[in-house]
Amino acid sequence: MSSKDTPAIRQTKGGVQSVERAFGLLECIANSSGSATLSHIAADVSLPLPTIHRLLNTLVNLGVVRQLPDRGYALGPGLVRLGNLAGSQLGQFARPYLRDLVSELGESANVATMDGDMVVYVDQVASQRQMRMFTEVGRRAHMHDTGVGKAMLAGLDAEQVRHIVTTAGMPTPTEFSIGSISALEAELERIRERGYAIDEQEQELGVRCFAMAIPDAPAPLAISVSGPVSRVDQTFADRAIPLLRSAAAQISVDMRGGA
Amino acid sequence: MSSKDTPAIRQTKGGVQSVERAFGLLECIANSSGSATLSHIAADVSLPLPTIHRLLNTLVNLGVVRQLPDRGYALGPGLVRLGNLAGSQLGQFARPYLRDLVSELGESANVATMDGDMVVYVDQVASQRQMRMFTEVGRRAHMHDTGVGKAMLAGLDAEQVRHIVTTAGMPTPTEFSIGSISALEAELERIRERGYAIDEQEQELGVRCFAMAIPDAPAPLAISVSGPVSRVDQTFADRAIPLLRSAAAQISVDMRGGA
DNA sequence: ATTAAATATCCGCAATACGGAAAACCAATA
DNA sequence: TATTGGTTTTCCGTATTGCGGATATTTAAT
Repeated sequence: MSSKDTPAIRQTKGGVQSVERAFGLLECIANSSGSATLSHIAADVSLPLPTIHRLLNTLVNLGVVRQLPDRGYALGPGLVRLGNLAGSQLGQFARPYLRDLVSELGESANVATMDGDMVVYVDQVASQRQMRMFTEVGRRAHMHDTGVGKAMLAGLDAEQVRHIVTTAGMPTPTEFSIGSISALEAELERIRERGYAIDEQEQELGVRCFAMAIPDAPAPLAISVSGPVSRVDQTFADRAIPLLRSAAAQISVDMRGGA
Repeated sequence: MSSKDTPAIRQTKGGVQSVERAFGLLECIANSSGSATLSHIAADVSLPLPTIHRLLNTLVNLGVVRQLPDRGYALGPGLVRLGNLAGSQLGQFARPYLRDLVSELGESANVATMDGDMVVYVDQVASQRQMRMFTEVGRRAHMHDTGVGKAMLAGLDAEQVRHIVTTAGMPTPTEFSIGSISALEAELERIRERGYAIDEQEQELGVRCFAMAIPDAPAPLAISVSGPVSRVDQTFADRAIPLLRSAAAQISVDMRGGA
């Protein structure tokens, strides 16, 4: 919403400037809900107007940005196409196993990957229950307060973990959330021992989640089942963990063999 | 899949070359199912290898492309995020027409899209009546028991329909709900003939709904009006259908025609 | 071990995209 | 309708940026 949201445009060494800027603009439009006017974009991204205009024109021609009748700019249909393809490519291996998990356990199942220092939910199969988790695909979350996030962190070394949580920060949405690096490291050690992660109401009160990383995945990847604490209890875990484990193993095999 | 699919890279006048090329690469990766190796991309897109490599590096740094351990390139999680945001923003094209529908017909109007194998309501304009539908935006529903869902299914081929309903399941919330694939296929055929879908108390007793798909939409998209059976009857339909049809046509034009 | 084919890195050249300046454009005021 | 202030858009000379031939390096195959 405000100018502080968009952290300028990352200028990595060896990167093509125009492309980086173009995606910076996309991010900017994405953040400003709905449409963004040219000058509004110029305020967020510190670039001269003609430059922005030219880049946007290109993006419009490509169909990834749409120019509304009121001259505002909005994300376009081309992105929907690419995004869906990207999502299905990432989650295509997991999807059938998620379905099994849901029909077997009756709770929602998710796949997530790591993007930068955040968790991104890549696919989800929702349970049939009235009260269910609804994690939108594409949604980003912190690593330290989600089951999938912690499961993936457990596969990294201490150095990387430290780097990730310091850059992303460690907010504590509930009283159960992990708030310090040392506590997180201890938790990760426990996860490595038992082989799966538990999100014990750390992201949202009343929600418990069991998660497991996909071993030897090409990109960091983890699956999880989550639901209300009343249903997702110890006896649930006894049933769920073996299922999660075999699903993760199967997915791992599929990913390497299929390509 | 083959080299003929990607029609090189469009070089529009006044467009930023690198950006156009970058999206050409994305398209190329999207077409080659799963992963694409550098040289394979170079074959499709007629560009020198160093150029492609540099552009891909940039895209990897941006998180829209990820590089697999086998050095292949695949669409990345960043695209999932953008694509989803773009999808939700798409609904805003429909907004003004939804308003017209509501003021003209006096019943709530919705836009929905397809996410995975489920319907997602993207936007809604509620009627002023005391008793009205209240479909929350972002809510997910099954395809086979909603008007918008059936309208979108009618635009897919039998194979896809079968796949979707088997993965998502076919619960029957009311006695009117469609419970078998054969019944669904027959219903879809009727929808194709008459050009619109009816939800006859299939999701909730006492609720009837008329829905229509947006033709040639970039992503599956459908609009609907719904209300209690007492008000939403045959004479209502006689007024509603033409309005729905013209609204759908208008939205279709708007989405593509803005440039 | 040797070869072949891929991918990654250099680096000088010039084509490319940049952005200041100014013109069209639109939307409020008077 | 004329005037103004704030947009958006077009121009165009410049030098920064990205280009791609040539080369080094890594990986796979024999």
